[in-house]
Amino acid sequence: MESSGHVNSQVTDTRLVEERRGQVLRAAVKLFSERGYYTTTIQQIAKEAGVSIGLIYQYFGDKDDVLFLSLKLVLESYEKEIPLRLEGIEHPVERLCMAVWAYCMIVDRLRDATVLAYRSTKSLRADRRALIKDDEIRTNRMLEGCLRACIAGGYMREVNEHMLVYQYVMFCHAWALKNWAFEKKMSVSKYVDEGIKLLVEPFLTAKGKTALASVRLGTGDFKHEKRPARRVSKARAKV
Amino acid sequence: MESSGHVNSQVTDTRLVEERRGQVLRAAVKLFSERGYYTTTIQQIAKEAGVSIGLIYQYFGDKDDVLFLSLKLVLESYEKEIPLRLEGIEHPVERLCMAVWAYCMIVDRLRDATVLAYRSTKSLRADRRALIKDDEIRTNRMLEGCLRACIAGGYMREVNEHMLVYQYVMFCHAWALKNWAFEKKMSVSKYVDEGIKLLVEPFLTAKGKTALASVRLGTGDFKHEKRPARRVSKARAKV
Amino acid sequence: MESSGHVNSQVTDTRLVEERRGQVLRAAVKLFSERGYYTTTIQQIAKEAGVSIGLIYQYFGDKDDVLFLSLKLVLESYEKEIPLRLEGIEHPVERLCMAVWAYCMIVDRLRDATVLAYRSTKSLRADRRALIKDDEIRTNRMLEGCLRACIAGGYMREVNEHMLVYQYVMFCHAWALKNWAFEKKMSVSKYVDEGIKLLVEPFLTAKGKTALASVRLGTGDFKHEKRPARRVSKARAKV
Amino acid sequence: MESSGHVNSQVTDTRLVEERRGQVLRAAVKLFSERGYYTTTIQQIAKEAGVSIGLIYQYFGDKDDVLFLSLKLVLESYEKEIPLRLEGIEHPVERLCMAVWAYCMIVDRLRDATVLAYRSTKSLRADRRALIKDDEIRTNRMLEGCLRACIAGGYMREVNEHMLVYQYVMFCHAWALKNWAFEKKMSVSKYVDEGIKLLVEPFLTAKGKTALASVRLGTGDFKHEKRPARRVSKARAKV
DNA sequence: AATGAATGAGTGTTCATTCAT
DNA sequence: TATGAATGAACACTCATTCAT
Repeated sequence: MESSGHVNSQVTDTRLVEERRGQVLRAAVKLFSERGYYTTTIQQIAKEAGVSIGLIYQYFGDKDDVLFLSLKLVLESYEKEIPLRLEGIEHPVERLCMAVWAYCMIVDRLRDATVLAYRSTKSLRADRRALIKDDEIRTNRMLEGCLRACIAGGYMREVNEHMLVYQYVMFCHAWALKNWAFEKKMSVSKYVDEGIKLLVEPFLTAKGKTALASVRLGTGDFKHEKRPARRVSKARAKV
Repeated sequence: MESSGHVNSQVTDTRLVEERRGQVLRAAVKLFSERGYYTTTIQQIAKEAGVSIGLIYQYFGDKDDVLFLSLKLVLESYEKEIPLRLEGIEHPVERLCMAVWAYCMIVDRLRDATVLAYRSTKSLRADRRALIKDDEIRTNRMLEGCLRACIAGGYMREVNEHMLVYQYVMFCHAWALKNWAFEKKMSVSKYVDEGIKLLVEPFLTAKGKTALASVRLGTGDFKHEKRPARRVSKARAKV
Repeated sequence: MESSGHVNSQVTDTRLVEERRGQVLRAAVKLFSERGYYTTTIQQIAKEAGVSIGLIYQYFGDKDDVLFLSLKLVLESYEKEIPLRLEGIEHPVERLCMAVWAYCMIVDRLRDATVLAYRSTKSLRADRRALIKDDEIRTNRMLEGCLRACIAGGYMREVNEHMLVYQYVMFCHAWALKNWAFEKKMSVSKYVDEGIKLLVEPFLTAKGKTALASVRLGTGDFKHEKRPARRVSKARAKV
Repeated sequence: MESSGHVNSQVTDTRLVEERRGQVLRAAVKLFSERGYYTTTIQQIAKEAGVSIGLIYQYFGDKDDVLFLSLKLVLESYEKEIPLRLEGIEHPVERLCMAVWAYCMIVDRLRDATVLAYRSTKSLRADRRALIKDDEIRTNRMLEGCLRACIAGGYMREVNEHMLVYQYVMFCHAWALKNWAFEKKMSVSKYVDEGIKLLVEPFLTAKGKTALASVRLGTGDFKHEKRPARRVSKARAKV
């Protein structure tokens, strides 16, 4: 069953397709993010990418394709990078916090692109819009997994998981969407810290709170992107 | 100092300007919401509004003006309608809940328009984008006032008010932005109920919780838009 | 049952539509005839017609529409003008000869346009190609009627009417299609004269030949477009 | 004096040029015939021919060259194949009929290509258009030779040979040009039979008619392409 | 005040042609 | 000799905006 999300290329060499598409998409994400989809022209993308107009049409069917793959690129960043950050972390509370933290970090890096997703997803053809949503849903499921593990492990009381996950998502996206309201008041790290106080802590059990305390003590408030948090040792966590 | 948000009209009769602009803006909000700003043409707006193309240019300077006033119309709906719903309600907890409830109701009614605001605010000229933000900020301040009253009244513990308000805002907007994720699972009322459990209840003091209980008992879970919640009487609230 | 040949116009004023379309089509027929459909640009047509590019798109849906109506204009010239020339002529043989003569005259006047029809009909969308064929068929039927009257009146022996009509049609079109082969050797009148000797005369009965003789004596060999042939009187014709 | 009809090739090996050009031209004639010159791309021709785009430009100067040689291929089919069919036939009447029959057969086989010639000859550069006409003229001269032989042999009365030849040509081409009008009513063979009744028979002398009768009796109405007509023997013909 | 026909700059897209490999 | 990725001029078409009525 062929998904309608497939984008055809005139060129067959897979290596080259990968490379050229990347080159064009980097330019497209940049320009779409800065100026929006409709006010960015193919000419501008070609110039920014350092290729000819014709080349773009060898690797993408039309402008809609470029938008679709641009958005996919952004959404897949979330989907791929969050799990990377969770690798090796085992304590459910730490995993949940790290997931939120990682999500916010990526949103911070792709701030304009995140806004772009909100601005332009509706500009896609319906079938593709659905595929972009699927990407989002997959990322959300990851968060939901973290949340459930907390509840299952007795670190968090029963809550409406679906709703709370969406609060996490909106919280992360808000860093980009409402950045004008936050950027002068706090750093991303502070933002995440405060978010966890509002959206995680209140639902933790006593056991969960202890765990969270370790996380925070051990990590210096999630502050350093480059030196990610040392893990809460299993032993400690279980105490 | 002339505010840059001013939109000029060729026509001087204030009454007429009011009327004609309303006529055009209703059409514009409808079409922009359905199809987006760039894919809606002035020709389509004229047709939908039942006026000529030329007339639009008598009452608006350009297409950007139409978008600006359309978004203002939407943002002002929030700003105006929420206070209306709060009239006569005095208990801080009830006021906070009602504010969230009212916000969600308006978002529900203007679902596409709310999405439009996210899609198209960036399409505005920078000075106008700022004015739209001011509208949003004013609405947010209203929520902040409700929140502060709860804390001041001892119904809620100290929290990062600014952050929590934004969580409320994102929660309300999410009903529109992520409607595809909610509409099959619950009604607006249920959505608000669950939201209050996650974003209000956890921060309430014992006193606050008692108040909330009255609210919910008295209102049938905020379920009926047409017959809005009977107010928690001062007497009761104080118990 | 709406025919698919309908061409929409943004403009509703019938008078104006008639006028503007005529203006554009005259330019289009000229340019298409000279340079062909694909090598004529909308810009060139606009310039030639003395209108803007945008105007063309107010009165025609797309370039295909312009071609369709151009060809229709040409085909309808045949259909309308031949009957005009036959008005008042009653003798079957004279009517047949006059029809061929008239057809050739129109082809002569619309020489390039006739060639255009052969070059470009296939460039039309299939449904419209069929409508153009219908126009041709209607013209052919007129000739067939003339031919049948000759046979019915005993002026011509039995022949395969359908085939002979197509010979007449090809003969008339050939004046345009193979003009390079004829133009230096003879005038249209001479061409028609010779054609009648080859395609009409051989099939005439004795009675028919007598009639033809009168026609030719009376008309000076169909030579003068401006002073069309005096009619063979009924009396004479019957002799 | 270099004829302007020459098409340059980057490749010198004559054998190879012959072969590669044939390969490309077969594809080109097919595609041009089906879709027309302007709507067929070099890319499509390359794909259809199973060669690379670059290769086409090694053997042809530009797209016009491909069209020119495609049309030449078609026109030369007429010029070469008709004489082949006439080989060994000596009786003038039979030769004339066979020429028309052969011409129609080739047109039938190259139906779309014949239409292509009418559509696209004008798309050629003027000098080349003239060369294509020369090909047509040469074919016509062949028919004219057959016709003259009939007259010289006393089988046909004096007629305007030039005009009648063009009627023959148009008749043969019409099988392609107006195929939509004939294909449901008759076979090619029937078409030729009827054509001869209209365009040959009427001009035959008594002697000529006798000859024609033999032809027809001897051949089964020209019906079978595979078993071409047995020749009218000289002896018989002279009777 | 209201109309809507007219304008033309600007955009997405195509495709003949080139050229490095 | 053969390839096919790359190029960019050129075209059909759109739509915000103007202006004569």
